[in-house]
Amino acid sequence: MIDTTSKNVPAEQKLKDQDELDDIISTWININNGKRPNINDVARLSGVSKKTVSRVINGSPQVRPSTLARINHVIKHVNYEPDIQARGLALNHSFLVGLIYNNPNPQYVVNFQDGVLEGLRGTDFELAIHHCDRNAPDFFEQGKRFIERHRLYGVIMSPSVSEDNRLVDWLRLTKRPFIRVAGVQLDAQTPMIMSNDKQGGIEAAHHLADLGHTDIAVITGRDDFRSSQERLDGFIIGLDGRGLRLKSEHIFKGQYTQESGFEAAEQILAHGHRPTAIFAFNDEMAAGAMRALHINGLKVPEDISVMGYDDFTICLAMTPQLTTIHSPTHEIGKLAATKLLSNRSDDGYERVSEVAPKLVVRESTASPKIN
Amino acid sequence: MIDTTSKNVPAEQKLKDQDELDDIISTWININNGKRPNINDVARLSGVSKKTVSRVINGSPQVRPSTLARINHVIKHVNYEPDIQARGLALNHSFLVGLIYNNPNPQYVVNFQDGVLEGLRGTDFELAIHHCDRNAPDFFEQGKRFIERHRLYGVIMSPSVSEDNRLVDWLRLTKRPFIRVAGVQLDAQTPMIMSNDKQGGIEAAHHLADLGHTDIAVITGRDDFRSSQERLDGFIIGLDGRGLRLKSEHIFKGQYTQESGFEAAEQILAHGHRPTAIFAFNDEMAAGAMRALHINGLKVPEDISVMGYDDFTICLAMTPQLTTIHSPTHEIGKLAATKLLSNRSDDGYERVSEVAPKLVVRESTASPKIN
DNA sequence: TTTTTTAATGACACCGTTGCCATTTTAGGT
DNA sequence: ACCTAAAATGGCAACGGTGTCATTAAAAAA
Repeated sequence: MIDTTSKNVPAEQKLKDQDELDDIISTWININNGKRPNINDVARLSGVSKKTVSRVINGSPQVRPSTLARINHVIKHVNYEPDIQARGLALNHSFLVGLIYNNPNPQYVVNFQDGVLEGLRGTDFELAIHHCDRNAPDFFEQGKRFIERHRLYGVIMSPSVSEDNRLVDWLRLTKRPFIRVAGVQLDAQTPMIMSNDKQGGIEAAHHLADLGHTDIAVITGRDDFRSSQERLDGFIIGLDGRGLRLKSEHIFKGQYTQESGFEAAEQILAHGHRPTAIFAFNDEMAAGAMRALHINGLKVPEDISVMGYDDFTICLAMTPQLTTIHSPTHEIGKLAATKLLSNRSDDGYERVSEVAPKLVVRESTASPKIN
Repeated sequence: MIDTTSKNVPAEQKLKDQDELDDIISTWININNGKRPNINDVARLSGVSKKTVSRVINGSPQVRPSTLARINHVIKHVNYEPDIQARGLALNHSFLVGLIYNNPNPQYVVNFQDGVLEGLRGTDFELAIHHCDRNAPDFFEQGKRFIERHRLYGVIMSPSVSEDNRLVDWLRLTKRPFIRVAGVQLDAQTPMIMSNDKQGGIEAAHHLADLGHTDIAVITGRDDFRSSQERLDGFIIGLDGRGLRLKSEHIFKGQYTQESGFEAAEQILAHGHRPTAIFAFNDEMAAGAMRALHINGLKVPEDISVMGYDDFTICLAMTPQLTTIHSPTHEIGKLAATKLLSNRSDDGYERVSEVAPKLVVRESTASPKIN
């Protein structure tokens, strides 16, 4: 008996075995024209049991280096990839990560998706998406169904879905990993990624105050998004830091849509005493507001400064281009995916990761004219 | 032996059996607290073999009505849903539809995704997405991997991925159903959905010609998107129908980005003789162009008319709001999904479905001033 | 060496479904 | 009532992996 695994085997013997293996492999490839190899094929070719191949696939340390090398050699040459469905069946979960979102802004959605996709790249996981309506009567049932039917491995939720406790409570029950993205810390127990909206509000306030504005109106977002309240709180805090305060009659309600921004701006103008700056809680509303100002013959930023929030491409389309708060959506998505999977090997990772919004100064803000 | 299936069984006997069945079911539910039932559970409770349950799940006609009713009753009450991974393993494909796209416009992407999602709703299928870069060296390998790894049931491709023959040829080889979406008929053999870009070009030409414009410039899209060429061809045909022609020096190259629209417009202005209208091949470029015109002191539509293509929300953000060609992206996505799955029961469906673009007149176009 | 301990490997059942083919039941025709 | 054809149902082996536990080979200790 020749022991191919021992260190004492002469080099040429090893080489011969290697050649032999290659022969067997190419014979197999010829016979099996085209058919995708499975774990049994690899096991047979490597001369081991399929369980050992399974160990290799899963990176088990319990495999002798020589065996490992041989199996990997076969895997590589027959181009074997484990069947993910079979794996999932045995493990009782799929290799699918679910993304649930209801954000109305396409650019947010795409940036976020792309971030998650990037975070998933190179893993065994694929992304399944679920665009839902949080106000639909069957919102919760639909979400559950989405997750349960394909036995999703884990779930990522963006605002405002992430703020819905029905889903989160249920997810916790099923013991699936999940990550929530939100503009505010929701609770300390469950993993989440926080894009600090309050901080963004503060930055906006500082920027406008530092330009010399004292009379500022805000256009808020939808009530059912926490982000709106947070940005408002931050803005007030930021003004406070500069010795200013936001008058309650200078708070106008928007819906995160252009149209609502337009209407809010009209109200602002109808309001008698005109502020010297407007902070809209997203870029879309800022665009709507700018249109209203334009129609009413006001120049931005000469007559009035405008700033938005998000930093989507629409900022560049406006004339003048919009000063805004950049929210790192892509980065957040990527982080969410990475974190969801790192969760897999469990243990002490940060519960709450925080990413910082950043001021981007463009053309739509300037110091107010001195009367 | 009491024959529960015969029609001759007295009504009360039937009722008793029904009650008995319900008893068995509720007992089972109590014992099995929480665990998701599988086909064996349903079979046992219904008093049939799992193969018969399988038939019911798959809508086989070979099941006696009384048996069918009993099994369905059990399925409903224990809330059974077949495991999709196990099904996939047995059928050698997953219940995942893949969407491959590279369109740079977020709104296009989201509208399209949402359409597909809607088309998939109520089916057993879920959507997996793959945002790729067609110019990446490993574009083809990545796409193949995306499809093969999870054994996707079928694939939907939007432009310009849909125009790439490497993927299509390979898909044909694997015998997977797939649908291509494109702005032009690619070939008559393979199923596709065509959003008639040429027709859109014609509509645009007619609109501008009918307003009285004779001197029109176009800003084209990216060379690697067929849509650009088609819209151009259509525009030329449309002008021809009104006895006009497009001068070659009035064709300016864009990249489907705002910035490129801006630059193209600057070139148009630098060009000496100024056209009275500009047709940009998408809304983004139209926005860029409008910005350039604005900066150069020109009024739209008084001094010059502008129109775009796509009809995304950006049209409403501009001042004046943009006249454009509406492309029914959502509808296309839905149709693609429906068609992909209808393909399942095979046979004589239309190879090529066509959807029509539609002119949407807003504020950015008007008759040229008479000098 | 021989024995003991530990590291590698293998055998086999199982995950939840469907395909194939055999078997049983029912309906239809004498 | 009996036979036959057709319809309904069942049994069992895939599908391609993983978990558990038993077994074997190598390393360490005696």
